[in-house]
Amino acid sequence: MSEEKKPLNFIEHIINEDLKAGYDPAKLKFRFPPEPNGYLHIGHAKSICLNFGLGEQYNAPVNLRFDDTNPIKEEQEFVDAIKRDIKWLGFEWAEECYASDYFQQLYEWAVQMIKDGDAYVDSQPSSAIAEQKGTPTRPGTNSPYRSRSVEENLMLFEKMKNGETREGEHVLRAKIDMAHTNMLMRDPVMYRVLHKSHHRTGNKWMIYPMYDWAHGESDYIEAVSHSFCTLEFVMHRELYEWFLEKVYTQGDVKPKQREFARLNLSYTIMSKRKLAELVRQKVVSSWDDPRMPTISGLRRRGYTPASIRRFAETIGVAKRENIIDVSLLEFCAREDLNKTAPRVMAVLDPVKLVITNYPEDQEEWLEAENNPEDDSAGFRKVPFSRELYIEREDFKESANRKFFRLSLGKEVRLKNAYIIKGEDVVKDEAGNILEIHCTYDPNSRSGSGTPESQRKVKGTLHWVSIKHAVEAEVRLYDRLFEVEAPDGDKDQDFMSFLNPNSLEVVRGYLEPSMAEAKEFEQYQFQRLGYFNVDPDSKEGALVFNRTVTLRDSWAKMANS
RNA sequence: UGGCCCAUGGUGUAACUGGCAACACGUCUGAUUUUGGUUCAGAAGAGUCUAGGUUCGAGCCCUAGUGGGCCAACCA
Repeated sequence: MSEEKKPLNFIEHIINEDLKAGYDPAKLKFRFPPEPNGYLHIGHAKSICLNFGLGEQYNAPVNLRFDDTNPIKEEQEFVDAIKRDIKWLGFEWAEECYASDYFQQLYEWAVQMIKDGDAYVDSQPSSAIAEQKGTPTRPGTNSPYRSRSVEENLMLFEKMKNGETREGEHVLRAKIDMAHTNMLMRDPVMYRVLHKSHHRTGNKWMIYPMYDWAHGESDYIEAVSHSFCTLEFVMHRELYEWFLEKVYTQGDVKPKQREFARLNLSYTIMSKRKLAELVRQKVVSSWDDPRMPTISGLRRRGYTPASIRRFAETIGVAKRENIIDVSLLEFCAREDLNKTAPRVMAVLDPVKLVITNYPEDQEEWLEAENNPEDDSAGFRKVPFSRELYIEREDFKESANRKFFRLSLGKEVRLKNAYIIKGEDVVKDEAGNILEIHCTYDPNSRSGSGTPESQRKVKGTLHWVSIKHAVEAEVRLYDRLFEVEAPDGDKDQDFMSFLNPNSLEVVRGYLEPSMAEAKEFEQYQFQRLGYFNVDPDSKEGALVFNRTVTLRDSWAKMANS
């Protein structure tokens, strides 16, 4: 087994260096810590793949921890959705944890900090606290309550905890340094009073810990060895470590926070707030609208877990701001679907084709290969008859030699069927093509082995027998925004960059085998792209989503 | 008048303790093909933000500058 030495990212370098320095590999432990306040998106998928991938790589446990310290925004519904998405991606967590499970421990530590003179109750309104905070270039000033006695602090904190004070009346602050160059170190708030019911602790707690106080301590409680988060938390690291020192016991695992760049994808947005706005304003149908970059949206769009994991692997992990081109995501989808999706014929913009020399009442069931990339996929039968649909853009009355498709007087192969020759067109008064008439070569049937069937013709078209066709709604998606970085513009609102044509709904005609298609099944509509069955489908009323088109070098030529 | 992080082809990521800048996507050729798909073969495209320094040798180390990002929520 020759180990191809895969290049390591900086996170793996950090872990390997720790290991080399004698860190016990059995103590390695990671975690994925979402706040259950919304749906996961492809950016979270990067983090999930990173953490759980590390777990697999180092044979270490990975906890799923819900960072549920703010009852105002969090709901059980999101907890469930997050768990479903992680499972769907194919990962298993070691333990399901909640920051809210640590409220008691956190509280006890806070009391200890008050006793040690490391925390105090501030009784000013948030506006006053904000003013005293200073600015990045000006030091802050001490709160008048900063030197309260331990007894008074303890008494007030107890009242806060018991719900005997109003929201906003007091907060507990760490006593650090109001002149610190890192603004987060200027006596950060540890607890606020919230008379709100929490989705897990109900009304038990009236005080809720802030992120900085809860996160590092939660990592510590769980004995997480390496705590990876995104770049905007770099400044928090100093505070993370300061809090940790206050509760740390020699010999315990001391979690190490390190930060990586979050994922940005071109032509979409990643901010939960902005995605929520798309849903609220009904720009999209829901959080799992196939145009959304949410994991549930991608799933509904037809992306596979394998393709998303592959994507995460390909983009890598670094500390540099980045915008990944969606074409890479699309590549990953095609790469996976090409190997697995059964091929099928469907016509989405039909024009009637009549084979004038084919007997009126005749029909044949021709053999079609399910997947040329997969020998085990087998064959199926497809009905052929005198009247077919072909794609409107597959015909031109007269064409140049670059056009490999059907035109008058030229020959083309009907996939899995016969070679035909364009003979005539029937138009209405406005000049619109109503029917195309052609003749077929009866000896040219695919796979018949006759010399006629071996003839090389330039083009091959997909088609559907009109009499046998299954109708379905087909949703064709395009990028949600018209610009690469919709939320990268300081002056213009991201909503102004919306692509008005991100969804086109058409009536499609499919080969009859598709009548049996099931929810979430994926197919390649030959020459068109990959499609999957949308859960909106009803008995006899199928709905398909286009996941991604096939690569199309003809379209590129034609458009240039 | 601050602090912290970052800077490599169009995009993203590599280059183990300094040793001829690599891989993927994208782009462009050509071959194969009953999907203008797939597959295969190949090409173009950066000399690593700038200026100094250390060194036999710097994308890697040091200094300064420039550019970008983050930091003043009782959000995470």
